[in-house]
Amino acid sequence: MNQAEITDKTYTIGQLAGEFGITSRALRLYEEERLLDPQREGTRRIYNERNRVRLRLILRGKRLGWSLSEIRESFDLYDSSLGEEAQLLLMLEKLTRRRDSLKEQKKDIDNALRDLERIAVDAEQALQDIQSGQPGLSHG
Amino acid sequence: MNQAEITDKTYTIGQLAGEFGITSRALRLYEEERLLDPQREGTRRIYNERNRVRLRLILRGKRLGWSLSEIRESFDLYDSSLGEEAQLLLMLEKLTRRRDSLKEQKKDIDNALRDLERIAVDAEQALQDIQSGQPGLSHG
DNA sequence: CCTTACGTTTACGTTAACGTCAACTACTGA
DNA sequence: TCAGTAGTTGACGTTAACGTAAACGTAAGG
Repeated sequence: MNQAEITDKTYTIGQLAGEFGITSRALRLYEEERLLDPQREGTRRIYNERNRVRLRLILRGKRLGWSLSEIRESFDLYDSSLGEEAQLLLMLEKLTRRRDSLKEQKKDIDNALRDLERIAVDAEQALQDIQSGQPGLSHG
Repeated sequence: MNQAEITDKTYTIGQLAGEFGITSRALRLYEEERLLDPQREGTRRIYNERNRVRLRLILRGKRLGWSLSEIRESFDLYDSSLGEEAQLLLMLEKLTRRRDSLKEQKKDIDNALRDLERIAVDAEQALQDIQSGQPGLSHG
């Protein structure tokens, strides 16, 4: 009943790779880059639930276009002990920058979605024209 | 009074690079990758307003983590003539995939924002504790 | 005329994020 | 015992997206 341990299930490198559709090589790279630190059973890597969550975050970071070192920075924020005042202030500054950047990215996405929508509307109209046997009506 | 020409203002490669905070090298690369096609005045590149808009879209694509070839694909969608039915259907399919991907990315952003928010709240609390001279109260 | 600033092409260098291969170890089932 | 499967550590290869340098052209200003 230890709240810290949600599951004590473990995974091999191949299992994790399979589950997330990546290669073992990638997992080893992430470890080299200090994004993951699985335990060892002899020489073999053993990943626990916490590692698995981390991996999920890594892949999310990648989908957002972050580099591995940017992802590590975000982990550093997550892990940093809430110690000295100066450090806390620096941390809050970094958090703000990340947040602002994400919000900008969200605007970019909304704009891109709008653009796609315009194209889609035109394409659908053209398709309707064709399917109803009346091409070239869209210039009214 | 030609509606197609919003501005006939032109730009040199250095001007565009300066304005968008990139290098001339990047602009030449984007041209090689067929993302831009400036006119020439002799040997020198002359960019018009349309090229400038394209550049803006290129940079937006990059901020979204797209590769140059993905950006070109999106331009192809934009430019494709609304011709045959099969082509239109293919186009609508691609548009749908892009849209879905962007929406997924938006979810990722929202999740990342939530994570950052949690960290920020903790950090701000710790900062308050320090600034009020009462460290270590956050474990209630 | 000479320098300076800006442009050009060509080509090689660099970094990130893996892919791929070799050589080895360890367990497992027939 | 032996083949097969899955893991390990090097180490070199590859691709994208530029950076950087060389060698050159050209218009403007002093």
